[in-house]
Amino acid sequence: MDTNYFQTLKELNLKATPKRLAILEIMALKPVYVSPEDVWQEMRMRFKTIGLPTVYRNLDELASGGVITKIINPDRQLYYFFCQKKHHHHHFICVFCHRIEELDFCAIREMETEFERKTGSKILSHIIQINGCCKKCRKGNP
Amino acid sequence: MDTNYFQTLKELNLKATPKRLAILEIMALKPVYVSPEDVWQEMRMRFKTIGLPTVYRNLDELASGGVITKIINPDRQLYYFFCQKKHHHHHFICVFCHRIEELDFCAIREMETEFERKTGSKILSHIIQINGCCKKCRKGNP
DNA sequence: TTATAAATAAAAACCTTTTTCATTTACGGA
DNA sequence: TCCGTAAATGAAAAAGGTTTTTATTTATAA
Repeated sequence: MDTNYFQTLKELNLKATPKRLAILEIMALKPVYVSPEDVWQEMRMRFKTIGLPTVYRNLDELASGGVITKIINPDRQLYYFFCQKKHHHHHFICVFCHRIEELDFCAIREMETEFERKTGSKILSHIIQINGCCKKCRKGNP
Repeated sequence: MDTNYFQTLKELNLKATPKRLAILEIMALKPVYVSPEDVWQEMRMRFKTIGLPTVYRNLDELASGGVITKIINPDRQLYYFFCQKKHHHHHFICVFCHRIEELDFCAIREMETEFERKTGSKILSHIIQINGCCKKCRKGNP
């Protein structure tokens, strides 16, 4: 696992401030997805002044840079996760304890039963949604 | 397509108020996903008094009853769609024009390229996420 | 060491969604 | 058809999460 966060930030053209480095450290250690508020709580133990907007801004920048991943939760709030796997993969998220399991396989029905059998988890729902730009809208957009 | 919305509401144990019927009519005609605000705009043309909270409440009730579907949009706002297909399926959503295409197939990589080829759309991202309750959390939860 | 652009704190604003509560309405049973 | 009751609604306010603004501080390249 890469822990040279100074380098990571440089590559994103972000200044390596103590707070950014701390956010990366905190994120990298979590086996669960976290809200900006969660990160803020931890940051307040390390810094005597740290604003919630700073946490929001930094998490957003890190996600834009691909260092962390936004998590889609049915509650529609903002969550982030530091993925260990760098290749294409999907997630099982426990909406109770927020733990994430990074999945290696990618089919669906099969995936679900196989996954439940292997892990003892109960799948409540899944989201498969393709986001894009339709033919009509392609004139002038991505 | 079933248009007996009075019956639909009865089956959900909801009173068939003019406003509920109107919301169903509006939703059923839309080939796009809509926000509560969108629905409210249309409702205001039909009723001289109609509150936004009423629209929120009714959309939520209809979604709980499975008549309409909540749409997961990367912008994390609330959207709904009246699905024509009643069996298991997924969606392609255009985040520009909000049009939805209901998909018949369910694999992923293959699905994407096939879909782009057939429709001329450009896929920007996809979400595959399995939501559930992990082994640890199953003690006392669903 | 200094200049400069970027990052931050603090406060306020924003916007969507939900709650509260008094009033009105739908509708099953007289 | 009329009533009684639970459900639905409007209006206003509150809640809650997220973003913007602005003055100040900081990282870093020259």
